[in-house]
Amino acid sequence: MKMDVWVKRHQSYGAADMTTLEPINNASHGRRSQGDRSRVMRDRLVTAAIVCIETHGYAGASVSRIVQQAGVSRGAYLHHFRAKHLIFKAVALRLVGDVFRRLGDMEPNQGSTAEDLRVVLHTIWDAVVTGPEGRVFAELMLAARTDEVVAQHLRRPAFRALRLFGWGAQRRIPIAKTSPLTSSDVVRLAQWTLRGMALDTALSLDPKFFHRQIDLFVDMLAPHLPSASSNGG
Amino acid sequence: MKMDVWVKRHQSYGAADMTTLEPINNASHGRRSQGDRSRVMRDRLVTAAIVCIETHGYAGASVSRIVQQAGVSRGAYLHHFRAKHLIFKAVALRLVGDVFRRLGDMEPNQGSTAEDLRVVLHTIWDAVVTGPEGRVFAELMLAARTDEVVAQHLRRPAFRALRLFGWGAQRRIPIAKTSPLTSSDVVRLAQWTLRGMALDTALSLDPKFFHRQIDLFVDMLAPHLPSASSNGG
DNA sequence: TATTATACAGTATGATCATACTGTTTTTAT
DNA sequence: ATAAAAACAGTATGATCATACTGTATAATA
Repeated sequence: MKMDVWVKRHQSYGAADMTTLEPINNASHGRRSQGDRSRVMRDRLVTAAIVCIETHGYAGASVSRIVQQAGVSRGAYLHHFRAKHLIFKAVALRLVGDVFRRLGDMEPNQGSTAEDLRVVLHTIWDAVVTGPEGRVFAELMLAARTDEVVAQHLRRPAFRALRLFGWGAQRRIPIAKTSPLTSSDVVRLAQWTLRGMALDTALSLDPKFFHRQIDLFVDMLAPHLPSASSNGG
Repeated sequence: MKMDVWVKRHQSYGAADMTTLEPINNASHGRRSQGDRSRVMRDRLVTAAIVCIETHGYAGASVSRIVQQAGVSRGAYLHHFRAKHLIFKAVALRLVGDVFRRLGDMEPNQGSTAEDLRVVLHTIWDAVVTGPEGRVFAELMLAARTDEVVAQHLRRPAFRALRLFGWGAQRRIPIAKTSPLTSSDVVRLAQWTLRGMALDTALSLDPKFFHRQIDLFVDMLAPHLPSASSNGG
């Protein structure tokens, strides 16, 4: 009797409550360990939170919306995240991991020229900055300015990101010896420029406009790159 | 009898309810026109909204907080702003006006060199980007990404800002003739870089760090400036 | 001066928020 | 197989939200 009720509930996840995620299907997995159950549910909730932050903003990512997006109950949420800020911490960690995984995938050509850098920046713009990771990351960074708890959770991942970007840059982006800039400086400035640009995407300008601006940034940088500079090394 | 009650209420604004703004004092003004009353009250509410956005974020700037910050009642608020988004529109217009007034005040030296540009950027960073205007503007821009109404209200002021910045730049920031960049390009990129940097201020890095980064940006730009470039005009 | 419109005060309402709480199902341990 | 623990479902609660609403004070108008 009661079992029938539960089955009906579970089926409803795939129909009414769920929007994007796959419905929970225990039968296909068979017997799952508690560790698996936990991990899957946590991932599910974090993914839903990211979707909610992206579509409704940091403050608009309410528990109600998150659990509805995830297709689970409030109880499941509260079991894994006793307080609201804890799920944002998990979101921050996931974001950093995703970004690095994605950047690691796109290994640029060695011996980069201005053209290679241009391609990399356009790709990062499309795939990271204006994508879900970048949008959600910007939401969290801005929230951190008025919410000290969020700031504390973001500090470590952000520093780690800056460091790793710097290391990656030294291998991939050679700079002319005569330039006062280092590879790390260049990626840091490029990162900030792209992030600043991203704020203006809300104005719904022509996407081509932003790509032209990226080209201009590379033009600005060109004298500091080895092959394009007349006085470079 | 009733008059006494009102006097007590008005006095209380200066003591309990008010935090930053001056208390309302009808006696000193004598008889005020309705236009004046309206304008003063609107300014008062907009200023309070800006303070609330700066300290609590866009979503945290609730009507309760705004009217408490302004030291007025909810009725006054609702009389002037029938819906929440209308006060944000007023805030956006005020911000743009304030920024241009402030930028107009600091007229840089003519015949700008890299050093002059450096000074200008440091000043803009301190006075605008990391100041209340910049912080609140960033909040609104990010809110616009998930709130179409805010985006509509922000579009005109933002475009106007971009245009005016471009015009001001052409007069003030000469670019080497050999450079593919224009003065407008440079200020646009500089603006984005500073705004991107501003997001990282939530990490509470050393303020000197950001100023060093501004110097690096100017270094990056140096080959495109007339006096600092060996091949400049 | 009397009337009317506007400005403002203060409370009420329904929705939504984060979270607490109880009960059921599923896994683990014995 | 059975007891204990963990995962999860669903509802309840008190706070806060935007806004509606009624009443009073002040300015404009006659």
